[in-house]
Amino acid sequence: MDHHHHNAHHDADMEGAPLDEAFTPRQEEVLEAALGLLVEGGERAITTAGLARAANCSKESLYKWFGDRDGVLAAMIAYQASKVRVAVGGSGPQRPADTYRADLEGFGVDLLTVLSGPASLALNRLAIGQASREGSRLGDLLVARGRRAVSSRAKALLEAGRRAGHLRFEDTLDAFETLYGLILRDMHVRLMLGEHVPATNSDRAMATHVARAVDQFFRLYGADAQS
Amino acid sequence: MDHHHHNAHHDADMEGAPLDEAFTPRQEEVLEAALGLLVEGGERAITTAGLARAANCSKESLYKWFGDRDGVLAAMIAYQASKVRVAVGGSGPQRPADTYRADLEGFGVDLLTVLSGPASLALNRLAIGQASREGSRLGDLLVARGRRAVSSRAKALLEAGRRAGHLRFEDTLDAFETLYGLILRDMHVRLMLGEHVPATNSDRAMATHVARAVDQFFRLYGADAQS
DNA sequence: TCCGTACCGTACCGTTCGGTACGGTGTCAA
DNA sequence: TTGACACCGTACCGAACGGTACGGTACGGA
Repeated sequence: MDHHHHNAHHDADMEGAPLDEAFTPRQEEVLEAALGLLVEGGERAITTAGLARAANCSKESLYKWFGDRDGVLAAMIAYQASKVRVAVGGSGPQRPADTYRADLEGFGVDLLTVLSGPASLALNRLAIGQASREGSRLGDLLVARGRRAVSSRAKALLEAGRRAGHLRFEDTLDAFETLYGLILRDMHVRLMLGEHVPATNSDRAMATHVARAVDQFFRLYGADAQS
Repeated sequence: MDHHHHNAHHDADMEGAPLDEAFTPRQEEVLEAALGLLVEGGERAITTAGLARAANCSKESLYKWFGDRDGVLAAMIAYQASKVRVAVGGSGPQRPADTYRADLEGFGVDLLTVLSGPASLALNRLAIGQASREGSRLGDLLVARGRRAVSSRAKALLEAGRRAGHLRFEDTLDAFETLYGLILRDMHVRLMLGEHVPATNSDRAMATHVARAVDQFFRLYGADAQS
């Protein structure tokens, strides 16, 4: 194995350290084209020749930049995650009850908006399709890049609510996952299966659904909840 | 298009009527072999030549029975669903509160057990991977065959609980989806991504998790819940 | 015995795709 | 002007796969 030492992707070790791996503008153009192909055609639509044609680049450059086809897929996930890089802002240190509730609902709507977006769905489909293959890493990559960001932002939000006296819980992660389940239910899987999910059609529908979910969450974890 | 009128799969219309499509024992053997290939190798492992070799049958028979490769995939989903055919038993008409709670927990453990099983995960991965491709139907098929069965059983259980005075809710489907979300959270997606989910490792872990989820469900929909 | 049916195993074909090689072009620096 | 560099476009190769055709075998009924 020659190990070209191209820009550094899909190395065998890859520790927990994110190791930003910035892409050049040209590479980002190519990855954008790849995302376009993926969204409308699925994984099979990403062929090296097809991507080179769609991005007006040469196959040789693809292999120089990303190593091989799997490297392209991994780079797509890393790139998309780098775009979504949500501002994990502390959102001010103390919010009254009603605006805090609005913060939670805003998080929920953001979550629903991102996860029902075509790019997110396509990348999740890609990672899931590759998950069966041994040693694919794409799933880990997606979880590490995508979910952890959401999780950390949500957990910060929840702990702020607890400090402010709006919420009561022991395990932050557990509370977050409950909120996640109340909001998403099985919508994510159904969306990935191609089903039509009414609650994700319009902003209005999403807002009302999230409001109900947050309402349930407060009945379970609100400061005035029994037990 | 000659339209061989083989055993009747993946026709263009396919109404709501299930239309059982029984398979011959030989065909079931082949589908079982295909499931084995799928579980350990993903979709790419199901090649016509490979399946013929693994099942000791000829490619010609595959095409006679299932039409083409996509027909094999659809048949696999239909076959697996026909195996899981859960007994949607009424479970007796009136259960005291504690045993009814046990019924709910039993349902939850069954749900978790099925969805975390390798065959279910592999088929869901398959359907999701095919969902991007236009006109794939596999997602619809999986939803129709799998989810609807679970959904109808659960809704019957919930309505029995309401009739018995254990639960209070307006929309049965909504209550069911809430229960679903409380139990599964995002475990299904994470499992499909290949992640390690502790709550699905042992029967003990599943039982305790489901017990907590059902507890939360009763706090939201129990007869003694406020509002 | 003969024939039809169902099936297996193998060989074969056309296409697609991943990956490599090569010639040609623009650019920047010496 | 020269050369190094990065890149594009095209051509090419080998392998794998979907799908078809064909010869051979077991069986069951006339």
